[in-house]
Amino acid sequence: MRDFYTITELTKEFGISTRTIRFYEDEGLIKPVRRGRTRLFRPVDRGLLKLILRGKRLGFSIAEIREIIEMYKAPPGEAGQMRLLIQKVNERREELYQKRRDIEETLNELDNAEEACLARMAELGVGK
Amino acid sequence: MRDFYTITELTKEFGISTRTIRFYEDEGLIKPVRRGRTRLFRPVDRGLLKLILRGKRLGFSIAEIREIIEMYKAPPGEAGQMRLLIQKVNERREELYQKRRDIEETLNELDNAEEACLARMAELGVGK
DNA sequence: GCTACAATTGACTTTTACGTAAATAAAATA
DNA sequence: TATTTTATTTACGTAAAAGTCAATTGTAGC
Repeated sequence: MRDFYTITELTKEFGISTRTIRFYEDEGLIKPVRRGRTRLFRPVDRGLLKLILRGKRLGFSIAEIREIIEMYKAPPGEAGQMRLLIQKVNERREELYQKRRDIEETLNELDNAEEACLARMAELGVGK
Repeated sequence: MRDFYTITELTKEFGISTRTIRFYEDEGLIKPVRRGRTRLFRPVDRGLLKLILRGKRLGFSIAEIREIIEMYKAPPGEAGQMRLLIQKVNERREELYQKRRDIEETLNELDNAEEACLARMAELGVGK
């Protein structure tokens, strides 16, 4: 695995702009190291970027994504905090279950829409 | 099934504001009928509202949700349009598959986070 | 017909998530 | 060394999706 990635390498890999990446840094989601002023992204930063974009695709806000990231790097802590963390994990899980149900329902509706389409095309006497 | 719902009934059922519902009407996503100036929401409007909120939870924009709605009520049309529609359906499906994968991955990470938590709690010598 | 209250409309504000542009510096290349 | 190229910082701009507020307008009950 490579030691460092440049910002442009990451923009190309993930199809986002430098502005976006710097914005995520401003938001404290990633903390690339510096050589002079230039940012150097470690594998861990790249991993976080992946996580952020996954979160975005799922419709999570920056604030929510920040919370998720905090969750992952939380342990070592005290027992009460751990319990709280586990509670948060469970809340996220419920959200994701909900989203998964939403997806299944939407997929079903898409199936129906497509069927209606195909039926209509058959009516119109279209071969294939 | 009831004939009509009032706007406040729907805000309560779905936990959204009247402003939001009117906003969706302005955006042309729902078209409640009127008695005087007062909006009366039919079951179909309520169904659309459900669909809209599901779309929102999945991170779709209003524009995308509008497209999805258009898709559902598209047929009767001409064959070329039908093909285009089917193509769109397939694109949506791919998006949803991607989201589903994203969810599975995130769920896995949550499992890991929870395990780490539990392990840490065991270390701390916490019973149950 | 008056009062109280719910609903509507329109204008303005806010928040989020970046885009865009200008100025500057550092690095790579000719 | 001159010239691109690449990156950074700072600052302002913007589109989407509502929230908020004020001024009206209906309307249900008495």
